[in-house]
Amino acid sequence: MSTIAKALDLLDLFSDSQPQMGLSDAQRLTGRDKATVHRHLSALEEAGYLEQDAATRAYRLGPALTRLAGMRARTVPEVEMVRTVIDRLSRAAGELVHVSRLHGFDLVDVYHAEQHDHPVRVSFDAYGLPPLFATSSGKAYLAFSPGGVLDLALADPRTWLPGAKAPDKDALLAELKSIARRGYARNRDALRLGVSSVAIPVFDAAARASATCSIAYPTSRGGSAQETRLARLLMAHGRDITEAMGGTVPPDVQSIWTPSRERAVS
Amino acid sequence: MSTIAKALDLLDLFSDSQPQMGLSDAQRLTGRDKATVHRHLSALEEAGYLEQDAATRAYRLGPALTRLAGMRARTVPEVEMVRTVIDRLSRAAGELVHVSRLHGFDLVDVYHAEQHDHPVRVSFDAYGLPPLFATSSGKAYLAFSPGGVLDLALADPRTWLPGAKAPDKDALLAELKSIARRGYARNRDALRLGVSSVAIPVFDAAARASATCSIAYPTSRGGSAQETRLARLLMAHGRDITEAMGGTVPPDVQSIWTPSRERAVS
DNA sequence: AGACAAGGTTCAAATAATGAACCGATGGAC
DNA sequence: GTCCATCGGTTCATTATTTGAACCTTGTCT
Repeated sequence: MSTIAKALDLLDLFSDSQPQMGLSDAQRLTGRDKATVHRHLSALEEAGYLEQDAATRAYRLGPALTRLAGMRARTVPEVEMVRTVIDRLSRAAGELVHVSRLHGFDLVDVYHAEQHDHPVRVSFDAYGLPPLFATSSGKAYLAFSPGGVLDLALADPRTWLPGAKAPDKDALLAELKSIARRGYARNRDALRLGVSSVAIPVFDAAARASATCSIAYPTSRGGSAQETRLARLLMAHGRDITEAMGGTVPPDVQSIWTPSRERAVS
Repeated sequence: MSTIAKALDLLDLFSDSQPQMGLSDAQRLTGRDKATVHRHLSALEEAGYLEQDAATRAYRLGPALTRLAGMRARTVPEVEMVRTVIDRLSRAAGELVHVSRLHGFDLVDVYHAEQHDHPVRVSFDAYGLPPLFATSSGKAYLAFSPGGVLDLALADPRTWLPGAKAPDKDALLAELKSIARRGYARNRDALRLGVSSVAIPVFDAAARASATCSIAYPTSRGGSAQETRLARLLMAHGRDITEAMGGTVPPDVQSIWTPSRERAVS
């Protein structure tokens, strides 16, 4: 394992539940030598990826991340395209909105936007990315992909939650089918207790599902009315999101997302 | 120079004007060996700090930055974020530095630091804060805000000093224009006798002025040479302050603050 | 005072980073 | 079509950087 990877791993130790830690904490979490961890932390701090509280000597994520993330949002075409529409959606929903792209069967974050209005908000954790079958995003993706993709996904053990038993294919097929009919996928308290979500697929230029967009909200704040509201909002933005990423929504999906009104132009 | 530092240096090569680059570009910019640069780029990509365009093989900033910056914004209090940079600025200036956020037309203290460091958090001033038009901060804010904001501010009597007559709009417009051109606002003995100040705006993520940073100094200690020195110092830190608060400096303002040198390498 | 854990440092030993040379692919120029 | 330049990427012996056990120093709890 390269020194670089080891150092960058340290940044992944930080999470919403543990936003700062001392040298000893980091040492325990990694199992590496204290001196090593210390030099890595120092190097990261030197470069601004961490900063150290002057009083407690604890480390926390540093300002360089803000700077670079801003640059990425401004300059990476894909992000720049999606950003506007996601920010708008997030504002309308008042919840955390997340766009992820599929790399193999991993969901990697493209952009996310959050509203700080609500006292209770959903925070997503940085600890690895959740397995495909544990997320509404994953199901939304599968529901709008050709059948073969599901088989491939089932064959890969990393797509289910560790410890869980292999998903039942028939039950899954039924669920995916209903998602495809409904136009969106949902999860209630599936991945983390208290967190629900709705998700839709994002299509590429060849009209294949290649990414997803989801809204996460605290279950406490959401009855089925809330789910319906957010899902409607999400589907109403579906076309904009796909097109912002340079893709095309297949006509049949589009007709689910905007049922009655013919091709409303914003 | 540590391997980690070398790798992280690569991320700093990316800029708004050059948001993506190939291996050779990075190799030239760093002067390091191609193999070395390649391994570093790969390591960064592996960890999500860079991503590679599938078609052009060019590298650009990756999604991990978005993820971590979001976490930082959620977990690190605003005050903590500005603290480091303000403390540094205060030390360099040797004077009182003040960061205030705008709530409506009230300036609310976020953090301030004095030279002989006893950093004190002030969340709210019981006496109310000085009116907008009486402070260099207020003028800095208005000078970098859209025209409509000035009209709103003029319509609100609480923005001028009690007892004073309503400000003359034309004179004010001229002053704001010259502030926008100069890059900073100034006050000499305006609010309290013997106290002068210089101020710049702080921008939010949408590049709108949303807060201010000012340096106050005794008029007795300051000729125009002192004003120039402090203003330069202030503008040189402008970008850091804005980014520490999670914002972005508009390019035109940035070019006033750091006129000639682009991409200075320390 | 004593014991313990915290952050941080040292220096010989060992491992991981390095770079010159090499490979295959792409894309003009002629 | 051939030649040449440039690109991204890889190899492997050499080298230099990272590593970690032991050691400081400071602060806190008993």
